[in-house]
Amino acid sequence: MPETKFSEIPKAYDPSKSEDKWYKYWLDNKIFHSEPNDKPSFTIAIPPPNITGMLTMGHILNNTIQDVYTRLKRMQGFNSCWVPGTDHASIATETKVTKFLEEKGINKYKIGREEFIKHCQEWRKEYGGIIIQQLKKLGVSCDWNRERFTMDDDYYREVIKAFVALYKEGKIYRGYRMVNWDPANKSAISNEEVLYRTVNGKLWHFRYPVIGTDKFIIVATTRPETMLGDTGVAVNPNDERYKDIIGKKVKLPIVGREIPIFADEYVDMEFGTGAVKVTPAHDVNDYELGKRHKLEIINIFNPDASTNKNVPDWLQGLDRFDARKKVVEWFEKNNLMEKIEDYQNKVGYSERGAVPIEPYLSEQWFMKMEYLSKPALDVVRKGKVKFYPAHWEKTYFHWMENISDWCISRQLWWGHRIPVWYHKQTKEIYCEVDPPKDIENYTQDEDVLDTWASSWIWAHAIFRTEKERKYYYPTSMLVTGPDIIFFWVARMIMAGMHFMKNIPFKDVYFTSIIRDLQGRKMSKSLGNSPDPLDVIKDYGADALRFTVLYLAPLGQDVLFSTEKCDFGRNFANKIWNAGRFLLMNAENIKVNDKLINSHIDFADEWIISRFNETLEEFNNAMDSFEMNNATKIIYSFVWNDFCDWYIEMIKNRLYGNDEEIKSAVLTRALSIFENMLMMVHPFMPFITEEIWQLTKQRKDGESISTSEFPKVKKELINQKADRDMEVVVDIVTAIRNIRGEMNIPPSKKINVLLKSNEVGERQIDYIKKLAKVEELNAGEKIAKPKASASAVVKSSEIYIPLEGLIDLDIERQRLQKEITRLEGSLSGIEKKLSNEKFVSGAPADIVEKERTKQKDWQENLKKLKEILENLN
RNA sequence: GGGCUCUUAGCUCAGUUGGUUAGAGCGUCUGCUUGACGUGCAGAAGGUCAAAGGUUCGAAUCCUUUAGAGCCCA
Repeated sequence: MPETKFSEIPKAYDPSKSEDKWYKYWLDNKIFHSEPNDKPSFTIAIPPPNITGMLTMGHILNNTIQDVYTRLKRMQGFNSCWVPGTDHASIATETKVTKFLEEKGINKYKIGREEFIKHCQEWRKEYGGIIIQQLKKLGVSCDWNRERFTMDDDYYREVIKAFVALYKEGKIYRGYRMVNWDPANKSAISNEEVLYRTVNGKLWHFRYPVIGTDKFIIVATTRPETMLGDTGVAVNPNDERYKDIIGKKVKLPIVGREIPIFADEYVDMEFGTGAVKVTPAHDVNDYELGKRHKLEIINIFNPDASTNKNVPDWLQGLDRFDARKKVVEWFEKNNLMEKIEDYQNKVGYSERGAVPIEPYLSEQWFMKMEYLSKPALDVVRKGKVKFYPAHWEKTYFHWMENISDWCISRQLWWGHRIPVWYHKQTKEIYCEVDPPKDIENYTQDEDVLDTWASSWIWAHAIFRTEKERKYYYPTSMLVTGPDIIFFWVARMIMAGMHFMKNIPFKDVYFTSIIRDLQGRKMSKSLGNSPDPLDVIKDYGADALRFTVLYLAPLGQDVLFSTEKCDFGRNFANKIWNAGRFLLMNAENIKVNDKLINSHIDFADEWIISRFNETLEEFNNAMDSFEMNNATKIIYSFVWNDFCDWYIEMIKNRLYGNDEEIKSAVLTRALSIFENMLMMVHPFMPFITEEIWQLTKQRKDGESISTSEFPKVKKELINQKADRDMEVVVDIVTAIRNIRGEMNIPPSKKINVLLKSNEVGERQIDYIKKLAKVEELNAGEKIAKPKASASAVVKSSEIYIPLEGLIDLDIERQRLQKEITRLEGSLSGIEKKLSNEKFVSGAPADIVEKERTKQKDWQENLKKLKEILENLN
């Protein structure tokens, strides 16, 4: 036993005194470090946070889950390896750095590529490690020697290798296509980076004069400014309204261009006026229409979405929204505005740029996806990769089955530069991992890769040697949010299947989204997101971890508020005080391992039995990734079984006179307690380490983190002890109930008569202690006393003689209430049993169970009625 | 428009393949300086399981429809 005195252990657990101390201890002793060995591996690759990131509640949930499994498996004899790292987050970082520089009056394009990248690297140095440092406060057991960054030299090379390989296989191509354009970053983005928002806009109806007639054709648009690039007007061939003008031309207002009216089935006759202005350069559908009908393609925007030289002079160089205003004004002034309607539509926004995206034609690099998706679909279909909750498979299948080519080039500077060089004279393309030897004759492609085209190889590229990849890959589980199922999860599976010929992970756990109490997403702008570090400071990391997991059922959103951490804090304190109680006793009572199985009674057998049952339930919950279920299992064992009942029960013997019994009881209690601590440890690492270190003299470097997790011993699950205990619990509860309802304070000792054939000597001792009974006479032939409060539980009758003290009316009410309740239950069961179909249709054991129940209740009811009768 | 998820106590949520009297925490009420813990102990009140219909001996659980909430895709 260590030298800690009871007087030195504070009444309340203080996380601030434990957390940093033990984290340092774990690091100093390399508890989290892993090297390949003979043990089975358990590997997790962290979803690398962006270097722009700060710790959020989402990270808390996500990383706690990873830590719980990493720690649990480590204790269960696996070689746990959790690889941490960060993502360079190409567009996210570039956006931030650009903004940061702008605030200092520095323009990205003025300083140029090289200089800008230097600033990015500075940024990375300054902010890249913040979230990692923050994560450590949470207690995560990552192998910090393995920390990776997606732009580390060797990782960079892996990314480029992957590109070159695919290029050589003909799976990566360059093309002039309409892409989603982010005017803020002046770069293409992928379909997945477009977020659609419902906005309240207008539908403008323009009159276009039809040449050779005095008629107008009316077209409706949500984007008036694009009319400057119109090169046609389309109608449905079956539309009677327009039959006579198909083939005629329209004189495009403002511009004066003559453009054709043509027919295409694509046009929806019901929508608007049934006539559609066609702008092939600035709308995906119009582009297709334009291609089909060989329309001219006129680009009217610069890369920043300002109007270019292809529009009339007086409209040039305007922002698209200013151009819109001027166009609308012109139409109104020239009496060509038919009407303006309110209109709700979905507008695509750039995820990072936070501005509406522009469909834009440009030269980009694409990856062919269909052939990559097939094996990746297969492994999920066949259950080699499993999703939790499974319903996300449907989303995954749907996307993968309808996958389109991936635009992987970005007109950005921060990222993996595309390994393609163009020969200055011959224009010949050179694509290799290393630049051409005569580099002076080449110019390199300016673009960098989509950030996800680097993180998609994360699961294997974090391991540097063949030996390591063989040992750690495939990783065991991936814990991430469903919001990046397309961005990352799907692409990792594709990359794994293609480059490693094997799945990247076996189980994918999709976490919940953390929301505030009103169900809103946590966000900075709403100010509803607590800073996890503040919560850790106020409640402790263990409390936060336990609370978040308790609140987070698999696959459902979590409504979180800081105050909810009271739950975890109180639980930590409960464990603390249970430990304090045992340690306090250990100051006066000798702990003797030889006595661990001596002087066992049913209460000991019961708690050991309960522990093994609990452990089994716990294992099942963890195996099926039901962590919030696991926390509930732990909680009720610790609080209800161990603290409320077991500790209260051993006090009898602990405060007795027999030193050997005292030793045996305390030794056993400590041993169960230690097992319990181990079960809690993956969830609450700090407090469990703190107490575990106090329960015995530990060796230097020893840790609960590396001690062996208890195994279920089925032979110790003891139904007899469970039943004996149940009798005690029921009788004690019944007596307490009477005390409560009769307002008998605990300080007032009472006597109890127990008419029963099922209570033994040991049980009576416990009942007396727990229900604060002075004298307890038990037996089958107990005579009912006159004025008493009574209850019937199981087959026992309880009488508390309280002549002159009890209010007979209250007692009558109490009994009547119980009788009414029982009668209600009985009538239900009788209806069931008198139903011929139930008796013949239901399985025999169910019917038998109902019969037994009926018999017991009938007996109890009879007894209660007699008691009530006697009172009157 | 298509898909997914959800609706159980005042609040937040559990409730395996249909089978005890539908559970827990918080909150509420009552009592308690009980030799670990008031961040605690004991007791109590509180639910027509969103609505309707169906399958079944039996439905919170399975099916259909409706209403409401949220998310994803087009």
